[in-house]
Amino acid sequence: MRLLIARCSVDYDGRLTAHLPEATRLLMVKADGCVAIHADGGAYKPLNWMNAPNTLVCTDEEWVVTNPKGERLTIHLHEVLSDSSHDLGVDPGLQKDGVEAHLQVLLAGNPSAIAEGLTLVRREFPTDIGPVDLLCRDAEGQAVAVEIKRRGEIDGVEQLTRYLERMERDPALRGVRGVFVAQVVKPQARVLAESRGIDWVEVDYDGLRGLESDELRLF
Amino acid sequence: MRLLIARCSVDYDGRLTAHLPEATRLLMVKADGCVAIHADGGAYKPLNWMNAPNTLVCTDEEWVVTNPKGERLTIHLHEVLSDSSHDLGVDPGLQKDGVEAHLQVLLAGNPSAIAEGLTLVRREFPTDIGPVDLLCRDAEGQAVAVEIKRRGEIDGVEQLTRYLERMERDPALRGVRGVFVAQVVKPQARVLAESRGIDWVEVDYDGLRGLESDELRLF
DNA sequence: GTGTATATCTCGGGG
DNA sequence: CCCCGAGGTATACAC
Repeated sequence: MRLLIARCSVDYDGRLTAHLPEATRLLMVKADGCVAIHADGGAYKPLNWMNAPNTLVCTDEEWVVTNPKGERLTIHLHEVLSDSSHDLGVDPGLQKDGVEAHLQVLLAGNPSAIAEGLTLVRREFPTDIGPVDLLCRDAEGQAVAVEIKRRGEIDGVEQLTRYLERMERDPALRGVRGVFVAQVVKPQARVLAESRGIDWVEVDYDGLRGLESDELRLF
Repeated sequence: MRLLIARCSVDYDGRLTAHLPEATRLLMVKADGCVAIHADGGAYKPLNWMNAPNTLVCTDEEWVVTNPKGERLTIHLHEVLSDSSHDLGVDPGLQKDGVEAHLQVLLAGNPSAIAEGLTLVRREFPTDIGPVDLLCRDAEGQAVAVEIKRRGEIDGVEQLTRYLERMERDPALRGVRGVFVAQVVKPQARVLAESRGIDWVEVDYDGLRGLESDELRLF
């Protein structure tokens, strides 16, 4: 990553035309070639930018960035106040499945929020094609497989279907029912689930957090 | 603006929960207090951020950013490789639409460059969802709405469609035709326009400027 | 403040 | 490649 602090003026000619008058700004060039021009405020969007893929042609006075779509960013450098480069390496990336994981913890602690009479057998119950989020038993002792998503879409139903097919082969789980749980279950997912005899349930994340708080207060 | 290059791990807890494993990244703190964490790729969005207004509490090992909405960003600093601050001053800001505005002026002065027999009624004709670039009348006195773009893409056709739908409700404009004008009209935009009965026209910017010059020479 | 429409929206996924 | 949908969308403007 290359970072310049420079007095510059900028012209963008692409999806629209735009101009930045001369001022001191941060120019950021990332390893993939993308360029962003930041002022000292107005998070987090740059004033001007050009995403990869593109080609960057630099001279002392001017940077010209063009991309295959015919967009062009021209940076006129009037004075460079700072110029540094840093090797950051590849980023491991953001883990943003936090909500789904937390939902699983909350529901594991309150399986009756999914269906009356459910009790937890274990979280992340392993099958040979991957772990089911929750394995429960209902009041009759029947096995219940629970798949949890933040947003209930069709691929989540497919996933649960695969698990159910595997679990059905296990004598101890024979007759296992499936429940698809999400904060919101999309219409298409509802239809698919119902057509496969899978129940679906919408749960309220904040409500569950409230339940958790109540329990914490009790103990 | 303060710029740090640091090995860090990050936790965000707010509208969702998210985690960044330890890696080397850019930490950017702007004058308004907003914080952004950038990897060396994937412009222009940071991996994690916290917009102003917020409060930033720094120790050598940890930065904690909280905001009034109850969101929290925690940056664990493992090693600081670089730390610099720069005074950028207030930015004069981005000037958009230079060429589009100029195109509009040129075409307002020469509506026949759009279609033979057109006369201008007014520029920036207001509708309740925004102004149409040009309102004209054709030789038969029929209203013609003109939308002008530098690059004619599909969203420009959508925009004109919305205007036409509104204008059609006005008895004085009933039967209004649409013309989509750009230096280049993309194939998809052509197809969409034609399917909706909207004419499209490509105009030559330099040619129009020539026209203007000619007129200036005449007077 | 709250709600709505826009954005060089970005960023993914699927066809 | 484009279309479609979601986003910690952000941002501007109406009410």
